[in-house]
Amino acid sequence: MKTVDKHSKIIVAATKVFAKKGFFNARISDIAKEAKVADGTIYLYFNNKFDILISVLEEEIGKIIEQIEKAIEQETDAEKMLMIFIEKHLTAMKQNKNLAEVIHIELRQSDRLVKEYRNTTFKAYIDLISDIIEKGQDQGIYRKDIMPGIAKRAFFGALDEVSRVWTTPYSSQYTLEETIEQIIALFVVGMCVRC
Amino acid sequence: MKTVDKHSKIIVAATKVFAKKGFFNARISDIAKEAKVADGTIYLYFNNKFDILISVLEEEIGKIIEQIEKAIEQETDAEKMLMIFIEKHLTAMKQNKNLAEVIHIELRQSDRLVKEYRNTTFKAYIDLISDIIEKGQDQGIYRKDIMPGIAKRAFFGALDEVSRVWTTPYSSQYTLEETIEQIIALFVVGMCVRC
Amino acid sequence: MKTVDKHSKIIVAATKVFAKKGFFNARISDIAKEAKVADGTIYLYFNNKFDILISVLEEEIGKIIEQIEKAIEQETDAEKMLMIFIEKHLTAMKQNKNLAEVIHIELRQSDRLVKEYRNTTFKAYIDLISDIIEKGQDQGIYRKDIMPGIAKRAFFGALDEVSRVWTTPYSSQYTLEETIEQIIALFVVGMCVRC
Amino acid sequence: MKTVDKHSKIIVAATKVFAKKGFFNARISDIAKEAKVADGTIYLYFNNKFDILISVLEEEIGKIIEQIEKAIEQETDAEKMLMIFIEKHLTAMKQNKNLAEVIHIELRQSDRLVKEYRNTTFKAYIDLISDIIEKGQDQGIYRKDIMPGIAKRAFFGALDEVSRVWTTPYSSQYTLEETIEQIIALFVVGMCVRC
DNA sequence: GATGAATGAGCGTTCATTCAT
DNA sequence: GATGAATGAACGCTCATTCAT
Repeated sequence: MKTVDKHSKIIVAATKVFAKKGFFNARISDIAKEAKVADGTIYLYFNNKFDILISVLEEEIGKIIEQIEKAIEQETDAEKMLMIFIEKHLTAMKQNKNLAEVIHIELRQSDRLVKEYRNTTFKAYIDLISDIIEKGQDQGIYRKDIMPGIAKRAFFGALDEVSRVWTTPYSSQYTLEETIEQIIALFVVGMCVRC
Repeated sequence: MKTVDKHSKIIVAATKVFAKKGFFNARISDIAKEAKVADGTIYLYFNNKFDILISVLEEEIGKIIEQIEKAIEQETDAEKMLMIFIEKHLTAMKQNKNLAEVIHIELRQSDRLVKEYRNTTFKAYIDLISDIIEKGQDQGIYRKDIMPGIAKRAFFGALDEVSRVWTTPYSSQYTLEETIEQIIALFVVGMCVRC
Repeated sequence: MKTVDKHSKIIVAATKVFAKKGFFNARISDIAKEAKVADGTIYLYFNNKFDILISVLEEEIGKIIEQIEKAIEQETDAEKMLMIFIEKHLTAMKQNKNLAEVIHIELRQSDRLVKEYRNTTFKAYIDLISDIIEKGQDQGIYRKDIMPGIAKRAFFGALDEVSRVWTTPYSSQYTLEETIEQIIALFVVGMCVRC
Repeated sequence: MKTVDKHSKIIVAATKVFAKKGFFNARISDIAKEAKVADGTIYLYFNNKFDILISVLEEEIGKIIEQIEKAIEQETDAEKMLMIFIEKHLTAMKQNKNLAEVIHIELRQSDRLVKEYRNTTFKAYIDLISDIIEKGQDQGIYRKDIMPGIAKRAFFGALDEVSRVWTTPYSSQYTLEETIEQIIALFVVGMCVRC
């Protein structure tokens, strides 16, 4: 339990520091101080600074992905699955603001390794969306002319940007419920009155 | 004209280098080499490295914003205004991939200055969307329960993420037209069959 | 016997590691791993890293010196004493290649402590040579114009460099016997045909 | 002339610092301070710390080698060639004590790169000795049973160790002339009275 | 005595910025 | 204005040493 403790203490500290300063402006000594360990201790648990970032993305986002996947699995109705996805994702982002910030900032890095990450673990997450949409189309719930490959991106981009408001101080703040409703309204029903 | 020339040469070079390597991994000497000027010359036109980034965002994005604003001004129908926005934004992103990449990556920086930028120049751009939606609601085209403050973010996030596909090698590629259509389908009409 | 065991296990391991990597590139953990003890255990037997090196030099070389001294003591003829020295030294170097390597490399360190060592224990060893030469001169065997103070150094330098060939891979290899003969030929008889 | 100046200023400074502290104990900032340049300036002229060492060996020893080769070329008598070698080598070592120290210490490093150096540039230098001996054997001056491959090493080892006395404080000091004479006496004539 | 996780001082190297030419 | 050699502060990472168990 001791080593597990330290590993996750560093992860949490790094998440906080990355969120505040961004990866490049974060110093190893900042993370060490935040985690209340020595600088060198960090290197007992991580290979290098970049490895910490990847670990934050892998482990912390991994938890959320896993949780959402589990919740969706127990549902068969595509409509409800999508609602669950929206709700779980936004709730997670609102609850763990540091992690949300790291996702906002670091998932965009042009770094090869981050890009690779986007192409593996994270891709699976976004593909959940297209899976749901396809299922909805099969169930006759969603329009057939919607292309799941584009829609999944639009969907994720919207969720991500919408949740940024919670990590930005001084922004006009909307409640979690309002935001969830609005996303549903927009994507599921559409804005058009007569359509 | 000579100095104007060098200023914009540096901006273009910086856009290219930032797009390729990201702000923090970009070296002043990389930009200087790309612009075919000496390292020191850059400091005749910009205060520091960060100033270059801000200038790229200000000037290059500024051009696009201006252009889109102009196109929208000449229209009164909110429906068409939104279509113009979608089309112009995606077209610009597809045409200037370097700039698109810089927006994807750098607009997320947690840096104070970038955040400030997001809160000023760029905010005006995104507010164009909420203005259009409000106008559409006044015109009875868009549903009244849509909250423009949230919708504008969802909208921009979707557009931004959707256009990322063009800067990512090996991604399944969609045409500009398909993408425009899909965004309209999603947001304006909604996915729901029966609603 | 247990502690003695561990002490010498560490000495042997350190000799091996120093030989392979050199003192500065050798890590305490390398030595610990080679000796199959914990890093901390080493500090129960040695004060610090440098102390290990000095101990290797003192103890391991000490054994050889002692052995050679003993062999020479039993002889009175200077000619034979010198032959014994040559033979014993080269044999020891050929047999314990790790130690030979450590002598080659570390005895040259500019470190104060190593220099001190060269000026004490090791000096006694080299002085054996000048003692023999002086005795030979008294016995009328060696020329009186040979200065033992310089000759002892030339002699040791030659032996040391000649034995390096055995620790260098891919070098043209000479047998122990050839090498002994050649050293005798060179120093004792000289190269000159007519002299 | 400016850049040449700085390059060689650093080489000279590094030679001094390496001689005093040894490669591993030498700090880049020590060299920079000694050369009166900024730390970073060193990296405009050398790739890394090790490159400085190799450059010292290459360039400084290179000068001596070149000089000795030139002096020997103009001679045909093997006897005289060997005397020239002895005299030039020892003179150079006595004159440039810092360099002599660096050779003593660093040429023994177990480092791959140093070993490589010993196997290329430096090997050519030592091979000069065996070339001379072979020529002497052809000229009927030197005994045929001397193996040049071993003798060259014994010879160099002797010269190197003998010259160390000049870089070691408190050692009994011999003059250059004495030392040269003794080396000749030992190797050329041999020690034996009756042989 | 033995362990090995933890420490933190220390250093090689980078690179934004300056300034003499 | 333009250059690019020079600067030196800053930081990631290593590893000898310690000490609680």
